[in-house]
Formats: sequence, C-alpha cells, structure tokens
Amino acid sequence: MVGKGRSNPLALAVLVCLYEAPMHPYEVSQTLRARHKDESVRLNYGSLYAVIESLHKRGLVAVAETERSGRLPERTIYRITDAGVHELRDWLAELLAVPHKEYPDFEAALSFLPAVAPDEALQLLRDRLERLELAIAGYEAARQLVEKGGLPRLLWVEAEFAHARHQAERAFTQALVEEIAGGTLDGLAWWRQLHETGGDVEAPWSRAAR
Amino acid sequence: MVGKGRSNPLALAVLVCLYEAPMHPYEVSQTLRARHKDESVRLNYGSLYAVIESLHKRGLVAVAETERSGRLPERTIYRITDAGVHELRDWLAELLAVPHKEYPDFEAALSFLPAVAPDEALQLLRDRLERLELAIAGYEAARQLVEKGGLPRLLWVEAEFAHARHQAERAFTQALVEEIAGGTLDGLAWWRQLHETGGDVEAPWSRAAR
DNA sequence: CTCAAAGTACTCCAATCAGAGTAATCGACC
DNA sequence: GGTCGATTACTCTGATTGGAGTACTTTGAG
Repeated sequence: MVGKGRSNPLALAVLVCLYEAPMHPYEVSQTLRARHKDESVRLNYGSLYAVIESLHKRGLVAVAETERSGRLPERTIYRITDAGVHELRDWLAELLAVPHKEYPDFEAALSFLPAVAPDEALQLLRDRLERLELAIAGYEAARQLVEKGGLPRLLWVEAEFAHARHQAERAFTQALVEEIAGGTLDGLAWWRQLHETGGDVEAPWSRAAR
Repeated sequence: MVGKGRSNPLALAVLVCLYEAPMHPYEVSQTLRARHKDESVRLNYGSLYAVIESLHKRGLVAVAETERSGRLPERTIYRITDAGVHELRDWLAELLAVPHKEYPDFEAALSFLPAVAPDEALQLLRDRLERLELAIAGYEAARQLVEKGGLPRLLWVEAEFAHARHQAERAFTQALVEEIAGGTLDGLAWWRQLHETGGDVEAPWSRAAR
C-alpha cells in the first residue's frame, strides 16, 4: 500500500528473524511458531517462500550459503542485508506510528445487520457474546501461566492488545444486544416492519443518503 | 476459510444489493458507495467483477438481462437466486455469531516492538496517539452531522463499532506509552540494554519459549 | 457551440496468497 | 528390524487482488 512491497507483514517477520541470525526459510517459520508470532502474523508456507523470494529480488536479504543433509531438499540459508535492516526499521516505524484502515469481518457484518430479522440478530449477537467470553477467559488463563513462567510483559504486548480488542468488542456487542432487546435502538421499529410486512417499507435513508 | 468461497465480504455485499433489486456490477459499486458500505467492505473493480463471476458460477446469482445504451460497453444485469438468498442469510449469520481471528497490522508491529529502541518506540507510539486522536475527533464530528440528518443509528452501527475499536486502541496505546515513559514496563531494563550494548544480552525468553 | 473534466462501465494483468501435496528422514515401539 | 507417525523442508497450483488502463458519454464553463 504505502511503500512498494509492504503488503504482507510476514515479510517484516522474516526480516526480524534474519536480523537475529541467518536462517533457512523453514527455520524462520519454526522460530516464529516457537515465539507465538504466528498469532499476530499470518504464516503459511505458500506465502513464506514467495515473500522471501520477493525480499531477495528487492535486495533486502541475500543468500548466505546453501547446504544439504542426506537427500532432503537443499536448504538455502538467507541473511539480512544493510538495505534490509534499513527497511526493517523504517517499515516497523511506519506500522507503529500510523494507524491504517482495517476491514474486520464483524464490521462488514454489522453494516448488513438489517438483512436479518431483529430477533434473529439478537440471537446471533448473543451467540457471539458467549464465544467472546470464552476467548477472553482463555486469554486470561494463558496470561497467568505466562506471567508465572517469567516472560516479561514487553514480549507479550501484542497479546495484551488483542485482549483489549476483544474486551472492546464484547462491551460493544453487549450494549448493542441490550439496545435491541430493550427496544431502545433508533430505527428498530422500521427494522421490525421490514421483516414483518412483505418488505414494502419506505427506506429511511432515502433522503439522508444523498 | 469456513465455507468454500466465503473469503471476500464483498461477495456478501453484492448479495445484499441484489437482494434489494437486480443490478449491473457498476450499479452495485455505486450503491455501496452511496451508503458508505465501502468503509466497511474493501471495494475495488478488479475484485468486484471477479467476485460476481464466482457467485455466478456457484449459482448464487443469475443473469437477469443484458442491455446496452449507445456504444457504452454492454451491461449485464444480475439478480439473486434462491440459493443466493440462502447463502446470504447463512453467511451473515456466521459472521455475526462467530468471531474469527483477525491480524491487525498494529498487533504485528507490537510483536516486534523490541526491534526498535525504547525511546524511538515511545516517539512512534506518541505519533500514533496523535493520529488516533484526529481520527476519533473526525468520527465524532461526522456522527453529529449524520444524527442531525435523521439517519437512524441502526444504519450506522458499523461506524459505531469502528469508533469503539479506535477508542480501545487509543486507551491501549496511551497506557503503553505511560508504562514506557514511566519505566514501569516489565522487561524495559533488558530492552534498554539490548539497544545500548552491542546486542549481546541474554534473551529472557530462552527458557520460557519452550 | 465547443472543449475539457468528470463520470460510466468495465477489462486486463502481474503479483500475491492459501493451502494441499510431496518426499525424505527420524525416532521409537513392538 | 520393520513400519507408523511426526517432523523437516519445501513445491505447485488455482484463486484472489489491486491497480492501471480503455473507451465511451454527460456536464458545464466560457
């Protein structure tokens, strides 16, 4: 989007790994897994090799050596270049400093909320609330374990952020459920009519939308 | 991911539009724009035509008619099928009821936070905070206008959700900034050392990570 | 009345991605 | 010592995606 080739954060993850030590692609993936980075960055092989090839083409990583053991496929060990280190710092700085529009599925779903009947929506949102509750409880249990294990919060911040997001989503959903159940949501009457009659109701956005 | 072909929410948006009335693709895009759905759903022509073709192949939409006016390219008008209506309800229900893992860029960035020096991180996060503040103020102004215009909250929920997310992100970032600035973040000492010495510090995750 | 700018309605393509598939090795259990 | 499953280390393929490009039409300013 912004810089060329700064689309997939997996590339950033690769740079960070290679910054610590030269590695072959599969080792990168294992390192990311071991540190649970695969929870913050989409990781799959198809992309991994493509992404590394692209970094290579852009001169941000270079081949350090290739080795083979037995008849396993040859392993290509990459190292980060100076340009790569620069790109790493610059990209990370950008990601940290400038918020950029995301398109969460739930936001999309909410924007089509009137397409399901109010009572069904209520049920669906309550389901979501339950699942959110579970996720939050799971996270809190995990945190206790990790804290006991002595991992400093600094290396855990991304999970805390995910937790904060979940909590915000829960609060929002909770409030929405209450507004629908309690009948206080503005537009609810029109929504009800829309699903009771054959759908021949004057849309309230007709003027407002233009 | 879950169902086959339920990857791009734009397809859902198309189904919702065609549910209201048969349309040609470009009209779908204009309708979505007019209702600001392009803020909740990624909309671009390349995907739009691909997505509609895929819906067509799956039998969820059908060609209603084709017309042409003047020598402009022929317009193919699509309508939703019964299977399409079913898919619409089912997909929307799933999106509303089951939260599904997202990978926001900021979460990725946070997970590599130790790669920049603490003081730089502080500066970057403060930058972000400022930008978030701007976005939030902008949203609040927009809301006032829309409320005055008489658009019911029901048709605005997705924006309220985005707003809630921004606020949660602001609170999180604020807290993190304070912890770094105030020196109370667990792991900060190690982080400082890492960037002051040549990087030869024992990593505190060595035991914890396995 | 004329010309430029904005809008209409797509089409094309290179790049990227997800995930299934493959093929070799290792450990370990009976 | 054989074979079952897990792990290692990729490779391939079909979809998707974003963005640029095209070719006409309508509007509106001078």
